[in-house]
Amino acid sequence: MENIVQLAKNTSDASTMTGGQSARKVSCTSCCMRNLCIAAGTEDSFLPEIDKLVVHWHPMARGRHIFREGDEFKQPFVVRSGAVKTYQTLENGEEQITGFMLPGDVFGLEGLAALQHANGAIALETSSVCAIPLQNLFKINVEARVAERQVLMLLSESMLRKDSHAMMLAMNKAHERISAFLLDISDRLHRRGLAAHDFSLPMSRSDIGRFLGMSQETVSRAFAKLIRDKLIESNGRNIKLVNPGTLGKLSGYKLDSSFLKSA
Amino acid sequence: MENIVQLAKNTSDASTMTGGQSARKVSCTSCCMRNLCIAAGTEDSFLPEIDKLVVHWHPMARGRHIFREGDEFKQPFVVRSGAVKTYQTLENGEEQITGFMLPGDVFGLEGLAALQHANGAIALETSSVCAIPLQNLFKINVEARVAERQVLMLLSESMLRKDSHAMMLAMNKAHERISAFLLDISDRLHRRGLAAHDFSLPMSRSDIGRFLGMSQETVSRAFAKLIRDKLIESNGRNIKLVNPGTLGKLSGYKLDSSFLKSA
DNA sequence: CGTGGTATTGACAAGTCTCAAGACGAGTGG
DNA sequence: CCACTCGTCTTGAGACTTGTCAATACCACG
Repeated sequence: MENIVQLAKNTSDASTMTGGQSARKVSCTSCCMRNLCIAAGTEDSFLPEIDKLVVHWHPMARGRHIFREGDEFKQPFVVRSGAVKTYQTLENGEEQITGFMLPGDVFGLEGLAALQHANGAIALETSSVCAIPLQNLFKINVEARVAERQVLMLLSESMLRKDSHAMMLAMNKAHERISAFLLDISDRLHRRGLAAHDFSLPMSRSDIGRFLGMSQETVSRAFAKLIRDKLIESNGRNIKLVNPGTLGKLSGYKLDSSFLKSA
Repeated sequence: MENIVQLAKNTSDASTMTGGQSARKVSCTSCCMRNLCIAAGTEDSFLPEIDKLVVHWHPMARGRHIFREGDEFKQPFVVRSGAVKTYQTLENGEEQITGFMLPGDVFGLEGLAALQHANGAIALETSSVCAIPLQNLFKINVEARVAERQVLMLLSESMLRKDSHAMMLAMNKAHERISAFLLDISDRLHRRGLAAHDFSLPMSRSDIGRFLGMSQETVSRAFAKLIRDKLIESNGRNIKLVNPGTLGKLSGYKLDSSFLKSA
């Protein structure tokens, strides 16, 4: 139980956060992510209350850290716009990417148990994130408990995502992993109402490689193969899924999306 | 919000569960896992209350399902004794193992978001598990909120474990993955006060292969190599870590254990 | 028009998968 | 007690895939 007590103490000053970003008020009411974020499920009339719980940060430039490995855990975050990668540094200095966060995705909650971030998080492009000081959720009554449960929901979804990641990693052929990866991105964009078959990847080939456990050259060759087989079209980071069906059969895996239809 | 409402409804009859197991009362007070489970952090005097929240199942035989993929989510579980594997079936019928659960580990929470289990769970050996009906945690006051937060903690730990799994999967050499795998098992046993350098694996080589994304033959060869290099001794599933230090350097990855010292 | 980061492509070495054959061990029934 | 069986584990050999090193192409930016 000390963990929780400590948590409340540590997060008592949400305005002085990692990196010293200052907070800026942007209304949840007008946020296009309001149905996917912590506010999901609450009535619109209550959104202003949620607004008080969430701290909207200034947009951050590509490459900026939101938090680093080992940083004290203060709160989780949600991506409002842009994209974020989370990673862990291996003892040999290599960077293993543990996740890519798109708008609506929550990250950083893995630090809750130890009150310390196991991952670092970096903006892949100019991004806006919202901080969710948990002590606010835990302190306030009634409706806040709704939000508290929403945290559970988000954690649960995160776990699905991580399972999905493991499934990709376990595939033995590079073009299968890439297929699954692209379909996963596509699903997530689709669920957020964005173009699902024609999009731009926010991360480098090297990032993808470190995410999928292979070299960037192999990533490149896998893309080349998918293009050759007319399953996708690609111009650098611009991707067009020409034949998602075959792509799905190729990856052979049912990604977690099937379990999140209603989300 | 509907999710939560529905959740409470669905879990209202904890005694009629998947597979029709009947519940049996075993006191949390005397459970050796009481400091690692849902009850962690609560004062001993309160354990009887926790007891009311948790449903202890009859021991289940090796191979029995605790729940299946697609099953309605009713509650998460904790392993009290034995071992459990979670898996997802791929579209080609193969079984990708997503986790091995040792005593004290929580599983099944990934089903919370969609109210449906994305994984199936099978006992690897004769095992006892406890069910944690969430509506109990969510309904009761005061101390139950402590337990509710403990669920968050456990989820957070689960996420660390999944990250750790991804790290293993991303390693490119078989003997590195196996090293990391053995160290992970070792750490988890250690944290539960069990022998950490001399233990018996509850799962088959084939299970390990499906967990680490490689064929069972390669698993076998990797074990052979570790034995040849005198890093471990092994007689089938009995494992002895002879040189954990070098094993750690070999895997090259800091596993999540470093973030859970206090757990 | 450079420049630095990123992406592609080639060639060879190294590691894994697959198919296949045995070895081992626990349990069964004669 | 032994032979048998089934599942598991090990080991071998060849085909295939990927990692690595290296060269080159591309692109956005100043």
